[in-house]
Amino acid sequence: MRVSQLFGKTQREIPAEADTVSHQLMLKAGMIRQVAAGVYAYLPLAWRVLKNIENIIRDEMDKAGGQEILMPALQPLELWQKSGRDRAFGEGLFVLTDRRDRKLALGPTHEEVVTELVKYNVQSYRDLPQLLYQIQTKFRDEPRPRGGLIRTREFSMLDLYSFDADEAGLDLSYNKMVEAYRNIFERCGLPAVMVEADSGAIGGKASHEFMLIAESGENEIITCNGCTYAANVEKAQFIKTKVGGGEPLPLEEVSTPGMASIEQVAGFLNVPEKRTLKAVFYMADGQLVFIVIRGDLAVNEVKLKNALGGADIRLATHAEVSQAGLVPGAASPIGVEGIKVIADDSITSGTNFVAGANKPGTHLKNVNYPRDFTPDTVTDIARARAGDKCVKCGGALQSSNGIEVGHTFKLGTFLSETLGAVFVDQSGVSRPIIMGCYGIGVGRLLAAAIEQNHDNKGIIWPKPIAPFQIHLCPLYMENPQVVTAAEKLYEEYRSKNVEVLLDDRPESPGVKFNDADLLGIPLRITISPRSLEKNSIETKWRWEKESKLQPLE
RNA sequence: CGGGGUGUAGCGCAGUUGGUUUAGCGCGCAGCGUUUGGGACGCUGAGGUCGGAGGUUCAAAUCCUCUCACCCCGACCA
Repeated sequence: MRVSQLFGKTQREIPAEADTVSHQLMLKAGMIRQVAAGVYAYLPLAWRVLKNIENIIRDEMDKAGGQEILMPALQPLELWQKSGRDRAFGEGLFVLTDRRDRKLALGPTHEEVVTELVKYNVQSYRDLPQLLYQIQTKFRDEPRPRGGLIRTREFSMLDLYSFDADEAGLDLSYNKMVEAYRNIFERCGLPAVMVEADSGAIGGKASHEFMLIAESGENEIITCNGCTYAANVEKAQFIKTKVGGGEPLPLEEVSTPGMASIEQVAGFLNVPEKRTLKAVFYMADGQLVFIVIRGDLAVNEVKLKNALGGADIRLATHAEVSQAGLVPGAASPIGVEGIKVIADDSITSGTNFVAGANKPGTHLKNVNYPRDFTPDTVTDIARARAGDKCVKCGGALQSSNGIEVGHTFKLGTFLSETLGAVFVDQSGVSRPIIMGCYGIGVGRLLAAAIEQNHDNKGIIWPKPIAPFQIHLCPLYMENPQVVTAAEKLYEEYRSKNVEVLLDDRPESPGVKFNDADLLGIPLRITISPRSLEKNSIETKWRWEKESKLQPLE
C-alpha cells in the first residue's frame, strides 16, 4: 500500500473528546472515526489489525475443535422473553419493531439463538460434545460508552458455545478454551492474566476473565504476590484475620455524642476500627436491607447482590433509613424486626464488638454474635483490598487495574432447561445439555493492544497483529535513485507477500519519521541519498532506538 | 438515570456585556516558489445554514424558550 493512497490521514491535533491513550492514537493515526456514541467506523489500518486478530482467533478456535458458524444479529424478542434474560439485560437490549409490529432485538450475545440451534440438531449423546463459534457484531445499549474502542455499543466479538453431556465433558471443553485463549493472547503479543470472576445472577460454577493490566482498565483485579491467586475484586476473597476480644461480656450502653462514622466512634471510644461493627443500608428491589460488617471492612456490592439473589441494589438514603425506624450513625442490628439483615462473616472473627444502639449518640459495647443478634444470612460480602491476606497462601494481596478482553463461563444447564435443549444419554434418559460460553472482544483487544504497546511517539504494534510489517521511508523523493530503490524494494516485498507500506509522499524527513512512529509498523526502512551512496539502506525496529545500516543486495 | 461540561470549516480554538463581522486565528487542504535526517517558510486560494427549531429585536454566533448530539464522573460488560 502507498501512503499517498491510503484512506485515512494522520492528524496533528486530536479531538478533545479522546482521553484514553488508545483512543487518541487511533484517531491521530486515522484508524477509526466515530459515527455515534460508542459506534465506530474502522478505516483500513484498523481493519487490517482487526482481521489479523480475527484470524489468530479463528486459527486457535479451529485447533481447539471449534466449528465456525454465523448467527443473525436480528433476533425475535420472544426468544429473550422465553429465557427470561430480556429482564437481565434490561435497557441494554436494543429492541426494535418491524412493520408487522413484531419486536426484534439486536443480539447482545447469542446463547439463546445457539441453544435453539443446538436443540434442533442434537438429540443424542452421540451428537455431543459440540464447540460452535462465530465472530460477529454484537449490540449493547451501554449506559455509557467510553474510551474509544474500549467500550462501544456495537462491537465485534468472538463467541464460542460448548455443549456437553456431562460435567467432565464441560470441564474438558472449558480447559480447551482456556488453553486456546492463552494462545490467542500470547500470539497477539499481549500478556493476559486469567482471574477468577463473579458468575453473576445466572449462577454456574466457574467463570474466569482474561485481563490486561493497564492504567486505564475499568476493572480492579486482586493478585497475590505469594502464589498464583488472581481474581476480579468483585469475586476476590481474603482471610479475615481474627481480632480477638476475649470472653463475651455483658452489653453496655455508652454515650457517643455526635459520633456517626466508624472512624469517629472508634476514635472516641479508643478502640480499633476492626473491633467495631458497621451498619450499612441498601435498597434491594425497593426493600431496605440492613448490612452488618466489621468496621474496618468495606461492602462488596457484587457479593451482596449475589447474597440477595441477584436483586437490584443501591445505597439507601438517610431518609429511607430513618423511615424504617433506624438511627443513621448509630443503627443497631440488635432487635431489628421486619428488616432483612445480611452480615459479613467477619462478625465471627472476634467478640465484644462496638455497635450502634439505635439511639441517637449512643453505642453498645460488648456486642456478640450470635448471642445478641441473628442475621438472616451470614456470608462473605466484604471487599478485598491490597494488603489483605490471600486465602490460598496467606501472602499479601495486591490491586491493579485491568482491561477485560476475554471471559469464559461454565453456564451449566440454566438455558438448556428453560429452552428445552435436551439429549438422550446412554441409558435412554433425557437430560439437559451442559453449556459453556466464551467471549473475546475483538475491537477491545485492538484498543488494549495499543494501551499496552505505545510510547510518546505513537503505537508499537506487536508483529502478529501489525497492519503492515514494513514501512518504507524514502527521503528526498526528487532524487530519482531514491525513488528507484524504494520502488524496487516495494515490489520485492510485495512479490514475497510481505505486507509493506510505502511512504511515497513528497514530505520532509521529519514528517515521514513522525508518521512512521505514530503508525507503529514494526520495521522501518529508510532509503536516502546518504545511505544509497554506501549502497545501503537503514533499518530500524519500532521498539529500538537506533537504526542499522544494511547493505543492499 | 443522577452529577458536571461542550457544540463556530476536516482537526484544535477565539469571538458569546447584541451593531465595521463580509464570522476570525492556527493546523490541515489546493496552486506556485524556496527548503528539507525528526512535524520548514513565503505568496495566493478554496472551505461555514455558528448543532437544530421557535421567539425577542431595526439588528442574533451573541438574549429567551424548547430540542438534539457528544464528552467526562458514578450504577453495567467483551
